Amino acid sequence: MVKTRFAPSPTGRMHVGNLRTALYSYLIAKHAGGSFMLRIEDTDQERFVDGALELINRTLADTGLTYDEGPDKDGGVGPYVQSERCRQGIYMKYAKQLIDQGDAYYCFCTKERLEGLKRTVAGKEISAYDKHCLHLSKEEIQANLDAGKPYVIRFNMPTEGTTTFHDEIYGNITVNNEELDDLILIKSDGYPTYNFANVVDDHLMGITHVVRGNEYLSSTPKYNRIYEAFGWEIPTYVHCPLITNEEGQKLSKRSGHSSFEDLIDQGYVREAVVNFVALLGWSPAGDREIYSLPELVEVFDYHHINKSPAVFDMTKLKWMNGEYIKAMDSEEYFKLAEPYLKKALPEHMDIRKIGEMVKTRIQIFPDIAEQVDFFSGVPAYDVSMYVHKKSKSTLETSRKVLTETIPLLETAEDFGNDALFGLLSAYAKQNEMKVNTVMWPLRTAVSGKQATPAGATGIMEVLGKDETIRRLRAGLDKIEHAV
RNA sequence: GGCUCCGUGGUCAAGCGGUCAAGACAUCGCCCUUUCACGGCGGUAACACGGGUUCAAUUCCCGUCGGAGUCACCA
Repeated sequence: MVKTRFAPSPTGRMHVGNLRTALYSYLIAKHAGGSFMLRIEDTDQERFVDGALELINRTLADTGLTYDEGPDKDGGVGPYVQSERCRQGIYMKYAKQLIDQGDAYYCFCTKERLEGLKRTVAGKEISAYDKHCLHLSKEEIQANLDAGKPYVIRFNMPTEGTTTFHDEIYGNITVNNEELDDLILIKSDGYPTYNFANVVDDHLMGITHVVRGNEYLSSTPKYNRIYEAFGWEIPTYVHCPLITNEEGQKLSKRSGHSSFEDLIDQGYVREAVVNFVALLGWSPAGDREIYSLPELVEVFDYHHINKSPAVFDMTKLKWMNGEYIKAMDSEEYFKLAEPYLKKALPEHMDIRKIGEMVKTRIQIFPDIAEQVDFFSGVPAYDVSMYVHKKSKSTLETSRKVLTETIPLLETAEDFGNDALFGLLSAYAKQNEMKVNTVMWPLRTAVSGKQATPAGATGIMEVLGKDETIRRLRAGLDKIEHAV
């Protein structure tokens, strides 16, 4: 039985790297018919952000990544929040066991002493602990403890030999043990570090596949030493390739388009984001790219996860988002587009009809504003727009068309799109003009734009007779002033 | 800097010893069209470099170069 987990720390919005890790974790479990668990890693009280828990829940719900076990869904291995587990003394108990076995030790080193161990290389601060406290005698340790000196508990890493671990994506990775630092298991505030809590919890909670970002690759050998010290079975590791920004650097909270919520705020569709993120670092067998979550569950095979980092390409996300919008049924589409339409249009207009017009022309919802702005008022434009080669429009033909069609339209009974089109194409025929030549100046006068979400008559229908005539007259005026 | 990982078009990404090196986004052109878009068709564009191994390397090995990650009482 495959069991995976998503283990975020409640520090704010979920950035897309995390989202993808959660997604892969979910897909691996579900594809195998296994279970997916949520665990909250809040062992750093300083970084805790209010409301972050709710945010995690909402994001998971919005993306459809429903967990089988979690803080509010007991599966028998709880609690699922590390601070609660800490209060139960779980981590301290296991840390003490390691001390008893001789695999871990108390460290009383002061901040100042540790500072002294740091050095700067290539502009980066690095430090390695020197096992100073490993050599304290029993008496010294007891005296320090009795004196109430603050302490941390460190793991005693071997200094010779090598450690090899296996990753499903990257294969076998071997490091020299001298590279392994004596990492801290329990901090001086009594909380465990990620390094320790992770190992203990993954084991206690029966996690079979550890899915995480590849930034953990270099610390994985250390975790294996901890597993081994306990005699616990090492889980299957699946390290996902990094998602980077356009500069090729790891995506961080500060990248702008970084979090799922940011993307939703920017007008992206949830399903499109999930779909897009799934394809960043993994690809299905065929050429298809549009997959719903259930379809992803069906086809996902983690053995096809890529090794190399992937650039988060907003342009392609936009395209995919547009595909999702186009594929939406009218109701769903309107529900999502409505706020944007309302904001951009005068109240009396048929936002439903206008919404349908722009549906195939937008990639993200905020595009709507720019598409429909002319409905509320003709923007300033140059007369030269009445000259158009492809439609054989010149200032002269445009003038003629407007002059002659205005009276025609004024008497039109039916101002619907089809009727208008019939009327105007008949006019074109009579005058031996291309339909294009007639429509071009009309559309221009009525919209003032080179590109509109509908043809001349479609816009006229929405505008209504009065407004249409008003705009056509203004257009004609403009031409007459110019000639 | 040490260690680790990665290296196919601008981007995502197939490929897993023999291919004219897929496909998608972007870009360019054509068609369709009451403009634009949608849609359709087509074009430009890639195996980082150097050594091996092999009858044959994008594919396997080594090196070089380049990029990234990591080296916290953060996760």
